[in-house]
Amino acid sequence: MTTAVTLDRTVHLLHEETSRCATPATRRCATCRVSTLCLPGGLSEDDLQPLDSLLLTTRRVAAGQSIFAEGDPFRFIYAVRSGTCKTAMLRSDGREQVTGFHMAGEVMGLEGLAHGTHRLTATALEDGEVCLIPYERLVAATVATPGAKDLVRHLMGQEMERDHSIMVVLGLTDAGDRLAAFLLNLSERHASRGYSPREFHLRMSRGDIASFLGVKLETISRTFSSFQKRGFLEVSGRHLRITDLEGLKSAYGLRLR
Amino acid sequence: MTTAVTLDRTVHLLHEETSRCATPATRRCATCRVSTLCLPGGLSEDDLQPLDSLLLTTRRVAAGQSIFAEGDPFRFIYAVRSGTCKTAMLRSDGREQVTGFHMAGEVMGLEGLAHGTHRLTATALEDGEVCLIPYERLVAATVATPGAKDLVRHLMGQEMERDHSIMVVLGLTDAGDRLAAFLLNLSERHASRGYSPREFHLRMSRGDIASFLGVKLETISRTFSSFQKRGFLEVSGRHLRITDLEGLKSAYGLRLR
DNA sequence: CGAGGCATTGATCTCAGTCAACCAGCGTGG
DNA sequence: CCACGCTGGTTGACTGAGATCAATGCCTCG
Repeated sequence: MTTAVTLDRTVHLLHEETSRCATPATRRCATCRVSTLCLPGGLSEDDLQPLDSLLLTTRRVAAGQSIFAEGDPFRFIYAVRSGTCKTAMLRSDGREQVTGFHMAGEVMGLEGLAHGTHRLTATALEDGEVCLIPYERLVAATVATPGAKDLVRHLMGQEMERDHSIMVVLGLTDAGDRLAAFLLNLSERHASRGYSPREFHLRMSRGDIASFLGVKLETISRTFSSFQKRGFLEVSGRHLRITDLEGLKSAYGLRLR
Repeated sequence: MTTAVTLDRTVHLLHEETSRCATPATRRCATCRVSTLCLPGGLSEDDLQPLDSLLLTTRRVAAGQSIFAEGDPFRFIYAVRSGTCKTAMLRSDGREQVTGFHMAGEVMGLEGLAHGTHRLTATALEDGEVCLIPYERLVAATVATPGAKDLVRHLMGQEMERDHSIMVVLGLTDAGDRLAAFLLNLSERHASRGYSPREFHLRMSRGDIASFLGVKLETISRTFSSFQKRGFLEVSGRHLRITDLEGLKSAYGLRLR
């Protein structure tokens, strides 16, 4: 049932992409609130100009809508402008494996690079806006401008670094450790966006977190309760308040087993 | 004790790198046995020529030797020419987290891209040879030649795709599923190199596998025994023979929970 | 108002982590 | 040359964590 709906939306979206002229929301990076997150540091106004020639378009996405899907041709990379997204892969057993959560200023879709088609499906977790960066045009721009070259390098480097730090989390054998590491990571990312590192909304379901961390849904729920009982945090549905950040850190980080 | 030795070797290696002229083993990709694995398909002889201008050097590495280490400046990417390597990251609790195993024709070191320093340590698991590709010179070559551009794209794309498929494995909650997926992946990689997909040597220790898969060493050992008891494979130390590839696949893949 | 999705919680059982013993292979040094 | 210790691997016994199955509550949406 849900998959049918998602599929439907995807088809709709693909159509929307081809007739993209209907939404002529061409934007300039210079005016973007989260450009400091997308772009490498130290870019001057001059460096930004060639990027504007890429004619970046933005697209509004509703919660649940897919942004690109497994198998779609790789044409764009997608920067989250506002909102939160998840990326997932269909496992051979038919269930979906969540591979990441993406906040404003983070980029998705680079995994399509090698095969020319996307290997992941990206879905919006809340209403938001994504920025479509035409990959070929971006690469073409690198020839002329060092700024664009830095951008490509920055984006790919970040992606690979992110992937490896995820592997470190998934290398932990304890569910509590994994959830703590996950929450601390979310906390940091909120902080670097100017939001409170101690209080925020979880945009993803327990099931999504469970899939991402390689444990079962119920375990996530129980571990939240356990953290709450131990006084590390207060959780009510998807609202989270970390009351003892240090405690949470030491519960995970300082474990010297 | 062992770390001291490793450290010693690293220092030695760094010194070797600076006075690299001592090993003037400049190589051409065209003569490389595994070039079809490193390089994107459809490259002509003409495409290879500019790559040769990169003056690729090779370095012999002994088992246990480190190739690059966390914190080293990012200057090269490293293609495995022969042998097998592992990459690992130091976790905050002091233990090492293995992030990957790399066979001939696979590339390591791209994670250093964003920060300009390597975030992982690469270690040879057996005697072998790695190919040093000077990154800046490679990028410079992309301006002139489309072949080099394809190469960069190919290498990065592969890396990101690999990372995501690892995440899918780590998303499995069952230790048996994870090990089966891991072995099947090794099997495929052997097959694509012309070796038997059913019989090969594991180059890494049980501890390395455990770290990589996010389970404990003893669990790996037990799961091997269990697989053997169930007739999927025969294992003796690091020698592995898969006697029932289909059984192993279905034990992992066709699980329709 | 009812249905369905999401989350929590309980009971139970299995699996994997823990601690420890043991073995095989190997290099070292007496 | 053999004894020794070290490393890496296997196995056993036990325990605790997490998966499984199931019931219930909450909230939203139609």
